[in-house]
This record gives sequence, structure tokens and C-alpha cells, in this order.
Amino acid sequence: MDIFKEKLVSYIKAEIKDKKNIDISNKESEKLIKNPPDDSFGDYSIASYYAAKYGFKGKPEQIAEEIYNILISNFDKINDSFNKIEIKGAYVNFFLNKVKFASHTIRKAALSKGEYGRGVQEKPLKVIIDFSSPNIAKPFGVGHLRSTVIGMSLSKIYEFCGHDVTKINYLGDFGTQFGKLITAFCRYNDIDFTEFEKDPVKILYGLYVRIHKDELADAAIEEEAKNRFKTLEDFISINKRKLDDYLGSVNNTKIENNEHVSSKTTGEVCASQEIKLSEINKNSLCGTQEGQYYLWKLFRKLSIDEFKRIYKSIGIEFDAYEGEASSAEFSNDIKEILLESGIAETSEGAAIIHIKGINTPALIAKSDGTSLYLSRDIVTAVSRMAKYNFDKMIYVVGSEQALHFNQLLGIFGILKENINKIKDSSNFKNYASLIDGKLVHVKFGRIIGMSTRKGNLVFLEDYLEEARLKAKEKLEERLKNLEDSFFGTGSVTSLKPEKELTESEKEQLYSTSLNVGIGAVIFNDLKTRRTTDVNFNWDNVLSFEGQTGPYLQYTVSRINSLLSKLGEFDLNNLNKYFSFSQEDVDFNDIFLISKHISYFNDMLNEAMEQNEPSVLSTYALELASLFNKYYQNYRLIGKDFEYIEPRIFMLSAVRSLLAAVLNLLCIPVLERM
RNA sequence: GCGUUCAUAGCUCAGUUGGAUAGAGCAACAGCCUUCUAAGCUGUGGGUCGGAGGUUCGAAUCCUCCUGGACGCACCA
Repeated sequence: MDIFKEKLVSYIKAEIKDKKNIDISNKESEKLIKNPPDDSFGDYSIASYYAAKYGFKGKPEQIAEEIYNILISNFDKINDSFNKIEIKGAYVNFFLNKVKFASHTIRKAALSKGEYGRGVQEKPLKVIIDFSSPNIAKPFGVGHLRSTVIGMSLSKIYEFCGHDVTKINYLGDFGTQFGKLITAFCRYNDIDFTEFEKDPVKILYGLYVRIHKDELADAAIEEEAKNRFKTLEDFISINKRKLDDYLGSVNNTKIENNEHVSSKTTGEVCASQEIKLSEINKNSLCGTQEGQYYLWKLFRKLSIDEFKRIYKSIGIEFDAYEGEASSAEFSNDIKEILLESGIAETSEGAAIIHIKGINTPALIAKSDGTSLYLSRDIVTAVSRMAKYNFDKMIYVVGSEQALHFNQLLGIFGILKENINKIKDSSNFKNYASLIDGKLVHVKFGRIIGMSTRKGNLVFLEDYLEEARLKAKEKLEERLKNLEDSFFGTGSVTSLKPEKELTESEKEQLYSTSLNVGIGAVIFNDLKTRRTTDVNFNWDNVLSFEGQTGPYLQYTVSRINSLLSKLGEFDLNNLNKYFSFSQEDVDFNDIFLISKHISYFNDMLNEAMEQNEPSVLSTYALELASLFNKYYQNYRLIGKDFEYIEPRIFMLSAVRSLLAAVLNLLCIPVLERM
């Protein structure tokens, strides 16, 4: 809320209290004020039918008149900020002192250097955001990208609002699928180890696909995979640590290392992480517990290295990498605790929990005793509570897993209610009872209809490459007209073929194309409300015009270019107490821009409250659009300095705010494009 | 069958704690570069807000039913 609105709210509140003896709380009086749909209705308004909730009586028009009369008598208290009050039908409309508003807002935004709207919390919440979470041994696809950018964006939004965020990548590094992968690796004798070292994830994915296919024809494969997974899980639980002891010590544990098993136990075979694939003795690995554990670790490490490379290329960072495997060790403890307390029951050899309101029982252990996704998630949530003492934990996972998360949330509700039925597990009791109400599943829709020219699964890297090439094509075409604007002054590049470019120019061309491509791809995932499925369309993603990431990036570049041509002034050397003049032809458009700037804080909070980055996408598009209209209609170069000076503040304000929002949306900001 | 979720312009979507005349972008058509980057801007056409009821002074928004789609529904994650 901007200070003008604050002033208005407290004035209205005080006058109504004084004249009518109605006390409206701050929050409610804020709600009373609406933004009119059209300029002719002023800048803020009270709709009389809202006022009716607080004891005003009569027809809407009469209420409006009563409120008007209450507010007009002491209007001089706010007439430095507001020019007039007016009745229009059932509404009381307020008109800002536009010059004052625009000057104040733009000054504030320009001088806060990208920190405009940053929140300060008296008590910051400890927020954990669990996102991306790719499956090891499966390529990083576009589905993961959506979780990744939504999660990363939310992390930045919460941080910007002043909260304490921990970003966790919870790797799918465990489960029956690894039994399959090891089975595949051990069964097939035609694996190309040279290729394996070059592109491990693709080879692993190939193995995964192949074993799936062969499994349909040979039931023995499935059996072998199950056994191998059991072997793996047994081995990981070899130290037989107790969950409760673990929870007591988790503060000092580095979860991300996933060292469930000491090197002493694993012996020689695990001693060297640097072992060459080509030197692997398959037979000795496939036949022993340690060997299979080693294979699993190897697959895991290769995949993580690959993921880290991808994250780096698109500017994604995590505070911690965790894996499901670290929870698997305790899945048996969980099962026992829940069964003993009567919270869970046995059914067809498996352990289940019935949750009120959910028809499908939650399955927490398989009949062969091995762990499941859900049981591992229970352990993970509890150990995170022990480690981080979080106030809120957000899972950014697709809508198709809604049932899973409803079950998870439901289980913690049950645990809280029945916590006293649990015996001899004080740490578990303590932490588990704190979790209810703190978990949030931030779900998002699927990406529909995306496929490569031939296949179905699109690898992220290929996707980004398509976008980069398209951006490059477009940039090269534009370079003919850009003259020196792109590479900087002095370099005549307009008609140079690519091979005559200098190394640094080539580099600039490459990085700009890449960043435009990334901007387009990421924005495409963040521009619509999370829950709606995205209808994927190559033409839309690669168009770069209209409501796109590159449009936003372009707007920033344009401002950069203009500011540098105006002389790259340091705002500190300019008159900070400038004022716009209502008579200037461009004033009304400047006012509209300032008004939009003032909405930023509300939009930021809305984005956080709804866990919805698209609120900011829409906001950024509107701001860019307002600015581009201004840019098109009015020229600055060649005007008097007196005229230009306050507009430099306006340009700086829009630039830093747009750049800040782009940053919150994980979209690269470019100097030039 | 049960559950979740969605349906707004030809296409992709905003607008959803009920409020003043339902908005953008793309595509189509007509314009704007000797002047700050045309990845831009201006204009035109395009809507029974899936359908029917209901609640309300007032419904794209809330409720019920219907139609259509997506996703999920016990030993995968």
C-alpha cells in the first residue's frame, strides 16, 4: 500500500469514528478502498455497499452521500495529497494530487536501486521450498523445468519479502526403479562405456527404457529388480541407526552427503570415487551387496553432476541437495512406530493408514517391507523439522501428485492428534507433532502437447538450444539495422558476416541469444497461473513478441540504451527534489506509470500469499507495456535538461523495477539486445 | 465408479476474498522507422464468460445440476 492510500485510509477511519462513531479496523478500512476501473472515476473509491457492512443504512446513493458529507468537512487535512472528492452514483471517488504522487513514487523507486518494495519482517518465517526434484537416471525434461522455475521464483519472492528461505532439491534417488537400473546394467553386456562416460544420463535413460520393455516379456526381470532393490535398501540400513537417535543428532548431520554407510563397512570397492567406468568389473559388483550399493552411488553421482551443470546454465541454485535414500534407512522404524501406536494397520501384508476424507488408504510400507515414496516423505519432513525448525514447507510438485500430498498432510494431522499413542520415541513425537498445518503442496499443471519432431520426451537442453538458435537468427537479422547499438559504439558491424566478428563480439552474440532463449523459455512457464495446464506450442514459445520474456528483456535494454545516450547521469548528482509539471504533454502517461509502480508491493505480497509467480509476470508485462507506449509517444533526446532531469528518474525507476521483477522470475536481464 | 481440477475472443491467457462499460498478446486486416533499439507502437474486426437453474440490489467470480476435457485412485515416484 502506498503512503497516499495509507493517508487516505487513516483519514477515512478517523472521520467515520469521529462523526458516526463507527470504529473500522485498519484492515477493514483498507478493504473499503477500491481501485476504480477508469481514470474518470478518480484514483481510489469507496463503494457504498461495502460501507453498508459497517452500519451505514439506506440506499446505496444515500450512503454515498452520507460518507461524502462526513469526509468533505475536514478535507483540508488531506488536501495536500488529494485534489478532490466526488460522488458518482453509489461511489465516493478520490482524486490524487497527481504531480505530488508521481514525483514521490518515482523518486522512491528510482533511488531504492532495485530494493523498492523489499519487505522487512519483524519475525521472518523459516520457509523451506522443496522443488525441481528430478529423478536420477532420467533426463531433465520440461516437466522438471516447471517445478524448478516456479520453486526458484517463489524462493526469491519469499526472500525479497524478508523471509528466511532454504531451497532444497529432493532428488528421486531411490525406489524400485534403481533395482531395475542395476538389473539392466548387470544384464546387458553391450553397454558402451566410452559413451557412458561422455553422456551418462542418456545412457542410463536408455537402460531404463530398455529394461522396461524387456520386463514385459520376461517376468524374471521384475523379480530380479525387486530383489536388487531390497538388497540395496537392506544394505543402506546396515548400520541400524534408530530414527529417534538420528533425529536427535540431525542438526550436525550433513544430509546432502548421503553417507548412510561408513566406508569401513563398504570396504575397498567404495573407497575410490574416481574409479573409471571402463575399469569396472561388472561381475564382482553385480554379485555383492557392496557392489550394488557402489553402482547406485555411481549412477547417483553421475546424474547429480549433470543436473548441476544444467542448473548452473539457467541460474538455478540450491542450499541443499537431499535424496530419498537418506530417509529409506528409517522407513522400517516409521512403519514400526506407526503400527505399534495403532495409527497404521496391516492390510494384505502392507502397512496402511486410513485418512478421514480420503478414500484411498495411504500405503506406508510394501508387503516385502521395503519403503515407499510416502514413508520416505514422512521421515524427510520430520528430519527437516528437526534440522530447520521450519514454519512453512512448500513442495513444488505437479498436480498429478495431489493425492500423495493430501495423504502426507493428512498423516501429520493424524499424528498430531494421536501423538500420545506413540511410546519411547521422544524426538520423533516432538518433531512430528509440530508439522501439522505447515506443509503446503504448491501444485502446477502439466505441459501438454510438447514433443520433438520425432519422439515424445523433450530434453531441456535441446529445448533451450532451439530457443537459443531462434534468438540468434532474430538477432543477426536485426543487427543489420542496429548499427552500433548492440556491440557498443565504434564498432561497425551492421553488415559484417559472422566470421568477421571479433571473438568478444561472437561471445556477446552467443550469450545474448542464449539469455533471450532462456528468458523466453522460463517466462513461458511462469506467465500463466500455476494450476492451468500449459498447452505447449513451439511457435508461441519461439515468437519473442508480445507477452513474452524477451519483450520484458527488450524493454530494459531499451531504457539502458536511452539512458546512456542521455548521458548516464548518477542520480545522486541530480536534483532529487524534482517535480513533474501537470502541463507537460507526457505528464498523464508518467502518472500512469507511477501508479503502476506503486502497485508493486501489493502484487509482490499477493504473489507470495498465493505462491503464484504469475502475479508478477502479469505485473511486469503491464509495466513494460505502459513504458513502451510512453517511449513511442515522447522523445527525450534533444530536450532541455530541466525537462529531461525528472524523466531520468522515471527511466531509472522503471528500469530497476523491471529488472528486479525479472530477477524474481529467474529471467536474465540484458544490457543490450 | 469415486476424488481433484479446469472450461472467458479463431489460438494462448488475464480478470476469481461478488461490484462502475469483461481485458491483453498472438493470428487477420490497415497504418507508423532520414529522429532515443520496429523483439516496439497505433487502429479495425472478433464475446449468449461451456449449458441450465439458484443466492444477491448486483455473478465470469458463490451454490446445485448437466455437458466436455485433464489428472489421480494400494505395494511406481
